[in-house]
Amino acid sequence: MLLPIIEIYEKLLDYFGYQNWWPASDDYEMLIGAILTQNTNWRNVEKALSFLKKPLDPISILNMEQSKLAELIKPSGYYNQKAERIIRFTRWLIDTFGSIKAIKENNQPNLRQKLLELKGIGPETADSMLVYAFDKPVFIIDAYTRRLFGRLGYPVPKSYEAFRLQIETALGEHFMLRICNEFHALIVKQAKCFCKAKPMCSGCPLNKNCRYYTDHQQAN
DNA sequence: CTCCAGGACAAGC
DNA sequence: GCTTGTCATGGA
Repeated sequence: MLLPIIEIYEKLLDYFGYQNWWPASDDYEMLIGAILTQNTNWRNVEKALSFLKKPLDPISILNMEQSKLAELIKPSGYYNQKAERIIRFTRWLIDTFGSIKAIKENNQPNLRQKLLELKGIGPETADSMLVYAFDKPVFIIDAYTRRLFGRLGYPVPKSYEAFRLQIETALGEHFMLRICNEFHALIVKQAKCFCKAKPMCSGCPLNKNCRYYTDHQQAN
């Protein structure tokens, strides 16, 4: 009945292939992108990033006026709070660890908890950072994930943590960085290709597992 | 015109 | 605990 979670992953992978996320040229750009994409279309994030001087580096961001940064990232929306969040996060990163490299090499304990203590970094942003910049295994929950699993018939807890633990537990031996990394990217890819607004998405590799899929020829 | 997009937070209950 | 208002641009 319910498709085992790892089979969802396999079907998506077979159909779409490896996504090789995150779309950024280095770790710091990834971290900034994670904040910029909060409730925002990725196209707008790309536009915002294009106005920032690359390669992005923490020091030059910290040397910038917040109002100046806000102006540059305007296309991403919520630009005032995002500028504040980017600067606050970067300040914390440099003051606490010195560099991103230092975090990855020293295997910081409770990194997820520390990220969540920062104002402006919620569970999804923190988990994206952990998987795509800090190489820590976590199953990322987002709006697409909720919608997809809901349509596949799974219970979808409203609590982020409950949902995350449910999936991580169900993944069992498959719960590892590689899978977390690729799975989330595949879910986003699937959502962009098939699940815009309509429940019935012909061509989707998960179509026959979808609650809204009705095919009388196939029904037993 | 309305609605949504790879959320987070604070206030109110 | 859960629900609602707020933040904001750009494309469909």
